[in-house]
Amino acid sequence: MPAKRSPARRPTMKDIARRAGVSESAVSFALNGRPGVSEVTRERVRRVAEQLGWRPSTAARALSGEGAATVGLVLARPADTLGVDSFFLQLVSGIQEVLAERHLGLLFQVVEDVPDECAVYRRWWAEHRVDGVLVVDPRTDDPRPDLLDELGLPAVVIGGAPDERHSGLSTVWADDAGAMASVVEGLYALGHRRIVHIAGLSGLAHTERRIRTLRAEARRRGLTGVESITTDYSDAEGAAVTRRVLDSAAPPTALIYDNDVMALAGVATATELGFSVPADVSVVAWEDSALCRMVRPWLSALSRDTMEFGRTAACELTALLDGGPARTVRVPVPRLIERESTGAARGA
Amino acid sequence: MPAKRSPARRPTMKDIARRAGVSESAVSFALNGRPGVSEVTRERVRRVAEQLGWRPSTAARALSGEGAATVGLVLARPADTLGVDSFFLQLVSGIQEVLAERHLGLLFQVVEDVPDECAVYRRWWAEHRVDGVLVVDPRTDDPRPDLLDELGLPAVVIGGAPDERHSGLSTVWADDAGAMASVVEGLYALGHRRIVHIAGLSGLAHTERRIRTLRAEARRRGLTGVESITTDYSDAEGAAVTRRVLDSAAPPTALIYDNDVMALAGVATATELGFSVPADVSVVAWEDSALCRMVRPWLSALSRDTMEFGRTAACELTALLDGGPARTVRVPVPRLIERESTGAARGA
DNA sequence: CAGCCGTACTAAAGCGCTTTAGGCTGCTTC
DNA sequence: GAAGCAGCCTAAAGCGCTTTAGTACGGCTG
Repeated sequence: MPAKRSPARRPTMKDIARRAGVSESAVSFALNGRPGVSEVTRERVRRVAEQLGWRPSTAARALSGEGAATVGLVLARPADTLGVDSFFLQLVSGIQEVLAERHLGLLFQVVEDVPDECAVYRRWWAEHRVDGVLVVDPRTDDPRPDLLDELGLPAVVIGGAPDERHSGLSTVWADDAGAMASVVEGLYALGHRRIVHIAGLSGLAHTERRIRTLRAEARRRGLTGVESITTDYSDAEGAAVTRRVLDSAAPPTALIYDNDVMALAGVATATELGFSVPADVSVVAWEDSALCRMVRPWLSALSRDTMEFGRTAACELTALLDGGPARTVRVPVPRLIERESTGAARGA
Repeated sequence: MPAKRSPARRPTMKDIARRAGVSESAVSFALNGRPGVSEVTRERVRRVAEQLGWRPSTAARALSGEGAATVGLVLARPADTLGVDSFFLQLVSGIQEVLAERHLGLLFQVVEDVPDECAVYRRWWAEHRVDGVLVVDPRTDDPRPDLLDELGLPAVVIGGAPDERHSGLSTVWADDAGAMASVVEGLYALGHRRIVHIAGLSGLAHTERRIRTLRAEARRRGLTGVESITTDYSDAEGAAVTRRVLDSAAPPTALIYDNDVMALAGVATATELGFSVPADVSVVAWEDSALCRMVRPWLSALSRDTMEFGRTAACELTALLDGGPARTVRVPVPRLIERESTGAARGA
């Protein structure tokens, strides 16, 4: 029962060749579906390989120009910020699903900031480690697309804006603008006129898109008590900002939070301050998760299929690796799930 | 501004050799700190390499027997279970910190179950992809240690019990038993006699350890209204079990939840049923996170430094890769942070 | 001054795979 | 009946690195 210490050598193509009585090249042809071997030989080689439990060495493959069979994903977030965030694991989970199918590995790294992230790309590229990368949290004035383009590393930007300037980059994006517009429309219909958007990290492309759209929608309707305030996504800042805006002379009647964590913290804070949700103030969370059904009132939230988002991104990347053209694909607009935290504005 | 399509060839040792006017082997010696070159040559080679931006190709390195400079981590959880869980990203974050220092990559994969996980290990091993792995969520009767031992793949088990049977495996573990004992002791001191433990996944080593300890502590004190109920860690099951136990004739006065998500769901459920926390029922969460301070009452929780846990594990693995002996190291016992959700038992 | 040794370096093989350039059959074609 | 041509297969080079074996040279010894 205690396992024996067997050195357990991995079989190589040479072993297969010997056992099958053919040359190594024949084995290579056979196993890769290339012409140059008869069907019966091919089958025999396949059987031997199978029986020996052979798997190609990625190192050797990579070295002979086939690529590393690996894609990279780096997360640039200060370590403590990535605590309670369902988004990433879900996304990764979706990504994996399609990568696993193709036997592609996922090299994962978390770093502090974007410059570090760029350094990682350079290193991965120089070390031949990855065939392509998935870029998350695109920013306004992002240096990463230029870098990846320069390195010739295929990439798909997740959540970016459509980008025609970079030939090797695909983009998978959600229509934040449309979602924001529909949320504002809904709140407006409920009588809300003073709306505060507790946004995420300033500089993130989607944050800025949401802010711009909110502003535009407000202007279009002649609303003046509308603003966006950026945060670091943490519950602490979410609570602090909530406290601040509710403490003002003319507090907002609706709050839009850029993630579920802040929304939760916001509701708790509002309640503490004596505001009743949704009677005094409506709350909507941008990002749905179990959290939203874990407090009363249940949070109305913008929901989207994050795993599917990941799957789509991974598909685009594999397409790129197969030599396909860069594309821009839009995933469905997040839908607003109305639960208990939104209601008519007081006095409307 | 639109990036130019430069093929951007990676420099190789041959390039360095040419520029420095020495042989490739000299370059190798110089760059790897091996004897056989003079100091001045070594320095010259280093400068040329630097200036060319050279980085060793991991593929080539791996092929010539140096290992893949990569460690693996696979997460065996049904995709939807890993939603709201701060634990993993934190752990990974800590792991990365020490891996990055040594320029080791982290190959990451999420799969459905343990058999799939084993298949991944076999594949990684056969494909020469990783030099070692980190194993999480050890189980009772776990097939993984035997497998890894057989493959000769260095590994550290995170959260396992000490294990002397496997020579290549290190273990990093937290003293769940001690923590459980202290929690029970605290609750007992507050007058609690009927305690229910809403546990995590049955079959996980630490789940079983906690359950065993709880039972032992109860017996020692002659308590009869004490039990553990296993769940899938989800808020849904947490809520369901809470509802069930509180609905009984003699409901418990204290609840111990194996994660923060279930604890939160539990508090919400209890409140809904008309139980006041902590007046009617005390709640403690096993695993502290921002969540615990996001609802009122704030949750008392067992807190530990998860990033540090990850760091420790990664250190052990690098030690193993350096040829060190397998070890068993214990991380600090989780500390109970008393917040608002625990109090004296009613009538005590 | 032959013989020896240590230092600084080079040549070449090998890791496991892909791929190009042949080689050898046996068949058609004029 | 010789040239041409498939079809099937092998030999060998090459990917970028490490490592072993070997060479050249200067200085030491006896």
